Amino acid sequence: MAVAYARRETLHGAWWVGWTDAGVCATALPETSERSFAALLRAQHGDGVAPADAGAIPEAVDWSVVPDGFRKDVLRACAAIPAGEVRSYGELAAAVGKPRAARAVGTVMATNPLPLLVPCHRVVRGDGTLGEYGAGGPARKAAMLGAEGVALDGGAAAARVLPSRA
DNA sequence: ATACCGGCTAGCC
DNA sequence: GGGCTAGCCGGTA
Repeated sequence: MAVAYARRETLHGAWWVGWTDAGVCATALPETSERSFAALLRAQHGDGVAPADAGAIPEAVDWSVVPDGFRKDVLRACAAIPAGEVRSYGELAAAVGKPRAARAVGTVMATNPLPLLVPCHRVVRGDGTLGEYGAGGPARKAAMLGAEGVALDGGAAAARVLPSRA
């Protein structure tokens, strides 16, 4: 299947997006070189990788890039977090039916194949502190959340917007 | 099987 | 609040 890619202008910069007829299958940070992003797509789908018009980027995500199981469940649950809100690792764990798997959720976030599209930056610690961010570190996480309107109090998200604690 | 590692948490000082 | 510690769980070697 042919793979197309383009830079998409977003609130957080011009991220790379790769896709096929099945949907978006990869994303990468703005500072990623075109060369390495294309290489990633080739590794994932083989040859037939070519630049295309950003206007052709599909809405849908190609979830087939993630094998069924805990990982996919967590990623999909994360994808459902609206911009401007945050959830804790534990909440995400509970959302997929494994309330004690917060740690494992962190591992999934750390290996998110679709950063930005699967908004792993919206997942913070239970106490509101931001926690880590693989695709650019905590500073970038803070910047992204700030851009999305999440109130940040010092190094923490002031509100978790949903269930929350007192 | 088994051991170790990590974007975590809850409980205790 | 801060700094432990011991549990936790799914990957991966």
